[in-house]
Amino acid sequence: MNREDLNLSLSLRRVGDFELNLLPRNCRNDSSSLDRSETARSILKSFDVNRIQATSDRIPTTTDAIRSEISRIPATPNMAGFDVNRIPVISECEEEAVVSSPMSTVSSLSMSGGKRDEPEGERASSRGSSDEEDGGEAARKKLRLSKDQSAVLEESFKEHNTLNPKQKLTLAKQLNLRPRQVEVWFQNRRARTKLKQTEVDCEFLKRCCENLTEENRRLQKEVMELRSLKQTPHFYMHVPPAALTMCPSCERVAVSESQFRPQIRS
DNA sequence: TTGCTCAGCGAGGTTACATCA
DNA sequence: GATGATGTAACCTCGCTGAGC
Repeated sequence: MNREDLNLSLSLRRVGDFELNLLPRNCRNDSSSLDRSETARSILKSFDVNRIQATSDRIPTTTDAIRSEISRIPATPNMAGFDVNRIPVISECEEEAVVSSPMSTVSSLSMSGGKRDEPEGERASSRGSSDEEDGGEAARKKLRLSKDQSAVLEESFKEHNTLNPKQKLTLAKQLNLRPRQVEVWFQNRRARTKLKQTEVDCEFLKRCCENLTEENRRLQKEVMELRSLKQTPHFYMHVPPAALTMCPSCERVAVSESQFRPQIRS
């Protein structure tokens, strides 16, 4: 891959003070209206995050983790048996009006390692009473989706990363979740994907920058070598005649680099 | 055709909670 | 058991878009 592949232009101004311009050429003078990070992403969107190994320990390889989980999950033809939310399936017109929190019935089944072996009823009742003690205020409760639910959502996300209302409802019914929960999961999943892609892009640009810096250093060194050679007397005596050309405008003798490079570098 | 309002949606950021080391 | 780090469900805000008028 080279700079042309990326449609990037590079400005190298002078030794020790080079300017790296990674904007596409067609928007070089429009930095005010263009989010540079967005531009970089658009340049690099062809790099599939799923094809690249995770570059940061901070970013979890969620997909891989879930895939491994899927492989461990026994086949469950009927996914409606999830008990994490144990909400009765709500009709489309009613679902948004429901006030009760799904967290009032947190399942112990989905908790990892069997640590959460507290009877489900107790957990539910204790949470319920605590809510009531809060004066019935709908404190934000959070639940963990079961592995099965996550796996199904993940599979669905692979097919289409956005949902139309019908797909949302279907998925919600299948997983025994509220449509809102499915919607939120997809929103968060898109955000995670984007974050991961940004990390990959950032890493790639960093490597590009390093490579170009190195190239710049090498070219500057070459320029210095050429200048020093030019200043030495009888310079052209070392140059094969075939490598010498006369500039028609200034009538100076120039060295064809392609033919003379081996001698200069050695 | 133009302008306005409104609903729906996605993105980005934040908060709150669960889990783990 | 306390604590900090991490992951993520849920929420909030903003901007965009299309429909209806």
